[in-house]
Amino acid sequence: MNDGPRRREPSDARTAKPPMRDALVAAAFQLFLERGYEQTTIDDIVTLAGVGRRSFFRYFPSKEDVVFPDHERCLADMRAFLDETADADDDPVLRVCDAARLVLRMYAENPTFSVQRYRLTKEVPGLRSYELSVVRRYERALAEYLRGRLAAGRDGTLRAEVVAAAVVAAHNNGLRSWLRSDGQGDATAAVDHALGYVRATFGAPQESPRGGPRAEEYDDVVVVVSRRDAPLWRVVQEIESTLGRD
Amino acid sequence: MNDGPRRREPSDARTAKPPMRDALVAAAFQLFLERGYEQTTIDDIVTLAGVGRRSFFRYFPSKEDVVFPDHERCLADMRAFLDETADADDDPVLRVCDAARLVLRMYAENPTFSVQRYRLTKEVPGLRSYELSVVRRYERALAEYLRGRLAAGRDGTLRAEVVAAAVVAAHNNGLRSWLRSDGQGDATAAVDHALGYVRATFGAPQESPRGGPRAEEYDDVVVVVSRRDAPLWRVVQEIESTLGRD
DNA sequence: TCGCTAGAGGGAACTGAGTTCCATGGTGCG
DNA sequence: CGCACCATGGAACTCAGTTCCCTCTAGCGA
Repeated sequence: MNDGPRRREPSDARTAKPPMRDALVAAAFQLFLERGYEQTTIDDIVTLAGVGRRSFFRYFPSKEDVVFPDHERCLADMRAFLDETADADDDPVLRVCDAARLVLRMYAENPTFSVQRYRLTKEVPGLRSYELSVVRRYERALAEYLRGRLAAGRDGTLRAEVVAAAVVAAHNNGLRSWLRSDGQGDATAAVDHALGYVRATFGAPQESPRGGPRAEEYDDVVVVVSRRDAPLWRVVQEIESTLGRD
Repeated sequence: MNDGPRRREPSDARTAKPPMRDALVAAAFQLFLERGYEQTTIDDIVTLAGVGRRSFFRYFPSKEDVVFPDHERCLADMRAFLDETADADDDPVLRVCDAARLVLRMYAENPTFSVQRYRLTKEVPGLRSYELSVVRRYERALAEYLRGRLAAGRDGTLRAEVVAAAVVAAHNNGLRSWLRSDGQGDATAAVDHALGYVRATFGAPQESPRGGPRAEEYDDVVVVVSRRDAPLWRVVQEIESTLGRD
């Protein structure tokens, strides 16, 4: 948590730029790619980077961390994004979907790096496990935001956690399909589509009425025709198309 | 440590019963509880259990594994449960909800053990991370089953992963609320309620028509009255109550 | 009874991640 | 010039996990 108040530049404090850190990441990935993650020791990395072993652990708390060098910053960005709109009046589900897109953007900024890392984590169990804990922190950030917005209703916490899990699952589904294509396709399209499914399932309307909707007020009438035994999701699809929602 | 792991009939060939394994689990938890997980070394455990250090790793591939001694079996049970009904004709969402209940049952079989483990994992980051990878394996088992049942429709894989994530999130929500109550309340009730929410959101009808529903057949008509700008989940609630579904 | 084998358990020794402690060397400041 | 302050370097340590090899015992055939 404590990043240390060693920043002197009045510019962006979070974008502190230690060249040593980047050198370590570069050296680590070079070795990981040419001989594998588990076959590479910390000593190998620091030797190639030309720095002391102690310095590695000064910048990365563990060997796994060097594989995900920018997630800490991205998580902070996500929290900031959610905080700055915590009192907004729009759909919280849409909000967390947009927050998830921040992660996608980070991946899309460095396609080749992201694809290399994807292949690495796919092969190494230890990295898969570490990635899970990273993803979990994003999910918790989303769930906490949603809890604050949904706590009023019944099952607020439950709904917050389920929606957060669904958003993360959908985002990762789109992200992985893009990573599998070696970063060739359109990352945004895949994730937008996946998040659209979640938003259609859980989301609130685009235009948000003050005070939220009340069951006893009927400004409009929607008629849905359906088989009584149709799956609920199919009914929801019909409603969506009737309402003209995405 | 009267709180030994589950009893199984010796007739079950798969569940052969190594007494040494149980002794290691008992010794480990005794030390974990009295001095903490990280303050306990493997040597401490094997010394207390009166066995050789090498034997620990014969039964548990890592120190974390001794904290979750029965998940491997439970995961196998879940896969078997899903496999044996892979060709069933009922709602796949209901099916994975029932599969998730297998995990709850395992926790409920040893309440004190489960609560102790919950407190332990809550405190130790390494155990939290390990638990994530365990949970992930359940989620993948559910998602693969769903993929096989939903792959026909559009976005089959996406829907499978989102539903699996939602089921896991809901299950864990109910499970945790029970664990926080020191295993005093009704575990089944909390999880049933949480899974009910998921089933209401994603589930298909109870009675399954041969060949599945077709959009062009209208055996029945349902009229839903709602604000046009009501949240979709609220509309779904109305539909459910109209249809008399749980 | 002997000898052989196989498999469970025991244990020394090794690798490597992560930590602790301290030395060093440069930089700003009085 | 000397002092304080850091960032870095590096030795030495702990402990998880692995490798290699040993012992002991059960079983079995001759």
